[in-house]
Amino acid sequence: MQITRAGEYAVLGLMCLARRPAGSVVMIDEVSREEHIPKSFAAKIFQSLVKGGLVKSNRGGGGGFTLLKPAKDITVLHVIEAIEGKIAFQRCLSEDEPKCEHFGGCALCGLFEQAQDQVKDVFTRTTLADLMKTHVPVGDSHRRSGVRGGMKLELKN
Amino acid sequence: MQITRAGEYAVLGLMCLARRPAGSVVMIDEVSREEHIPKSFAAKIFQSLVKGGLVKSNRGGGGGFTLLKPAKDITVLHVIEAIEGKIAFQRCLSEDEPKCEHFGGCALCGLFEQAQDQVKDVFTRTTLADLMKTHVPVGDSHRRSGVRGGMKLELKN
DNA sequence: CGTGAATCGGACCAAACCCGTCCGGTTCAA
DNA sequence: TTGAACCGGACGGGTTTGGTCCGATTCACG
Repeated sequence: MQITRAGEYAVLGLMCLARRPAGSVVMIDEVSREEHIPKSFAAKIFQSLVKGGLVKSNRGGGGGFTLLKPAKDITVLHVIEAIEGKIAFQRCLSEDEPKCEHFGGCALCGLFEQAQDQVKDVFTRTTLADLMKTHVPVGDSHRRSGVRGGMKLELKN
Repeated sequence: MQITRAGEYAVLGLMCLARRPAGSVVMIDEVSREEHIPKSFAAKIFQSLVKGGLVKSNRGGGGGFTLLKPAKDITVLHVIEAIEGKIAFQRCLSEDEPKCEHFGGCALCGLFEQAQDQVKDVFTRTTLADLMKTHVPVGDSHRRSGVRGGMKLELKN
């Protein structure tokens, strides 16, 4: 499981479609401008969304992308998995490496599983419609914190 | 925030110390063999743990590392932050880039914050002592799943 | 006091991954 | 037929990961 910029852009891109009347056809260029996503990158991301069954593409002149489901039926988890692939946390349970070679490794895996489940839960409970409801226009009620860098949470094979 | 292999090794390495009587001095070589961590890499990781105030190093002949606190007082979060640095999730609230340029970006950041808090919570509640209690010897009760890859959850500036 | 054991700490490196860009190809409307 | 728009894969620079290596330093012991 990953949440890279691509995953973030995917959510934003879909929200861009969701703001329009159901069934609207939106060009990638429009999404790009509206969400400040590099056009080529947005195009690539939307390809994955098509494969994931979240949007339909219409080629040719007057083409673009259309949401296939109402925003309230699209969970953030669904979007993210379309981009980043299935969540897979537990190295020690994978078939490639069936045994934990570490003392206490299984306990650690169990812990990571807990953390993973929490994250999945948050993302499963939240739909695009929810995100649009809580949208706060830029400029007000920014809770400031000293946070500087980005966030990263990673666990690879 | 990151949980890379280094972070995982750090937890395992500390558990290796924690299994011994309090105050024991353990060589990096011992940790390396016991937990199957490449020796040089383990050494590097333990340097960070020293800086983080979790272990003390004893140089010279008969040297090694000693836990500075009882296992029940060391949380997984503490270990991970010693290795990977402070958790920092919200790009849109950082001082470097104070404004969300994306429509609905703030809503997304709020969601990521929720996820982050959940993860932190799990890691804060769990101590090394907890991990050792739930330790299951290699070989039994492996819950198999189709999981193949590793887990990765990332969000960078 | 000298020597060897052991860590410290930083330089170094290959591979993987992220974040895009680019471009030729395809499909469709007009 | 022409041009708009997506398709999809190759490419590439920069960063991170996962280590390795080695000289410097520190200490116990004889």
